[in-house]
Amino acid sequence: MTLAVNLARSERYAAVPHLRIAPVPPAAPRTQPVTLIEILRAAQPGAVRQRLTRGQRIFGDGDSTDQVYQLVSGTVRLCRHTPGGRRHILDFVVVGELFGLIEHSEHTMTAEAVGDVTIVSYSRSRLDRSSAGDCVVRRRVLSAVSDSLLTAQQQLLILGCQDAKEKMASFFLRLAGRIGLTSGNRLALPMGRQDIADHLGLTIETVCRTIRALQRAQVIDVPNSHELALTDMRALRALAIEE
Amino acid sequence: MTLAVNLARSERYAAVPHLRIAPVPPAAPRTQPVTLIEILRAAQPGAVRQRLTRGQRIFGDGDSTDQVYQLVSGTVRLCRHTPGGRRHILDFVVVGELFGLIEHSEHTMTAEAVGDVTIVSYSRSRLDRSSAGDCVVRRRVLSAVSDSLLTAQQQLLILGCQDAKEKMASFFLRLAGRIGLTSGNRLALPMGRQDIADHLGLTIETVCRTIRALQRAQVIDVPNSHELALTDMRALRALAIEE
DNA sequence: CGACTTATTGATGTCCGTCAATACGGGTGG
DNA sequence: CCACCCGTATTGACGGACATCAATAAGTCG
Repeated sequence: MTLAVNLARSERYAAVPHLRIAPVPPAAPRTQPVTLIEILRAAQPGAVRQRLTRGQRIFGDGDSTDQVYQLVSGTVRLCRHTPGGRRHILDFVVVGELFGLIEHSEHTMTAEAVGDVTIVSYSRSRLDRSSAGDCVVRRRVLSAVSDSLLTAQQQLLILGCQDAKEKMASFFLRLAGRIGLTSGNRLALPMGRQDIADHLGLTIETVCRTIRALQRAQVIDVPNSHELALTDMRALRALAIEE
Repeated sequence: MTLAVNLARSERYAAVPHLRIAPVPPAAPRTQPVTLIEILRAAQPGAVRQRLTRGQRIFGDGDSTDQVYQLVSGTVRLCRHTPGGRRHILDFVVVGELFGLIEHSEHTMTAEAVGDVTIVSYSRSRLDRSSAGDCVVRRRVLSAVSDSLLTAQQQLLILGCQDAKEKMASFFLRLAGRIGLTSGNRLALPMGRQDIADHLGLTIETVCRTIRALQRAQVIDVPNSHELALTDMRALRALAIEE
């Protein structure tokens, strides 16, 4: 039984792409670009490719939303900061996903490279212009924003109802659903412990201790701090589902 | 200094309508309906008006999303339930707002009447059909969904970073921004304590105790359990802003 | 190799959850 | 109109999960 099968079993915990496009009806003729990314690529073949190093900011609070990005390599975090200096990580962006797509003139979040990162930027205004005579694009944008909304609502449930162990299990499973597992159910953790903590409303110490507890309970294994082995998927799912 | 002025000062805590339309550019000729609600009213004049009593369900998890609703009177809560029986209230809907608008074929939440409620239902498919030749409608839908996304992200910050007192202050201020205050900075609380608890990731006891603490600190006054007086707006704002 | 960041672990405190008892309030029926 | 009843709200006592503070270990990059 593969991981993909297992994850598919529990619809709520299956991969919920951040800003990726919902599956296209198979009937659709594929002569035309269909997903948002394909549309962007087709319309803006000379889009800017950019390399960023660990911690660099891609856009910030108040910046204009005239660019849409696709993550080519690495991982990006989407943060909100408070006047008092607290930070919350709304979500991580993994390879292949779009981000920075929003229907307001200014960003209300910050996007930063977690490690080294490659991105491609597309012009939002060009995307909108192309949509003037083309409602398909707008439909795709709507679909992408809608997916983000569902993701955010699922995360609300996690933050509001789950304890530390359950939060960590949910986080690992969602990440696995997005970036996949390698042999032996290995899961890469590109982000640091502090990032995980700020995403789940915990402290870095609690994240460490919870990982340790799951390890002792034989639910996961921790070969090194940036890699996990999801040893007992059944137990993980039980933790995550009992939200 | 009126409340409206005060609230407007702090952009993050100004009214963030749940599914209401962003302000329209003043230049737009008003001969045509402009907001989603106006569009719905114009296109579907004979829409069904419906009266519901306390606790009744409007739609539930898995129901088809073929209806869009506007709340005419009362308050509605939007919940997610977990297999283990926990409940999270994603948001409340207040008078005038749209709800049930989502870009997927099935609902992933439940909508229930908090007290007695009047709603108007519109056909989603008719809305979509009207949008086939009319990108304006799709733009409005996108705008509405986008606003919901921002609201959800703000709520993520609150759940992830704030303690009980701060959560309550944020909640009161947002509610005030949406339904308004009557004389003496009075705020109506249509929902029960348990609802507030399930919205903020607290228990009913903590909600009670926190209200009591804010009262003792002269920040609010509590004439009765379904009404508040926001005595010290400055203190409330300080609590909410220092997320 | 050495300085610095990140991760881990322990000791202690505290906020909030849990359990339990009481008060309130509003609706019903006598 | 009052008494009763049931759901909601409130308050207290207590415990536990997680935060905080602090020290050490393990990476990481120059």
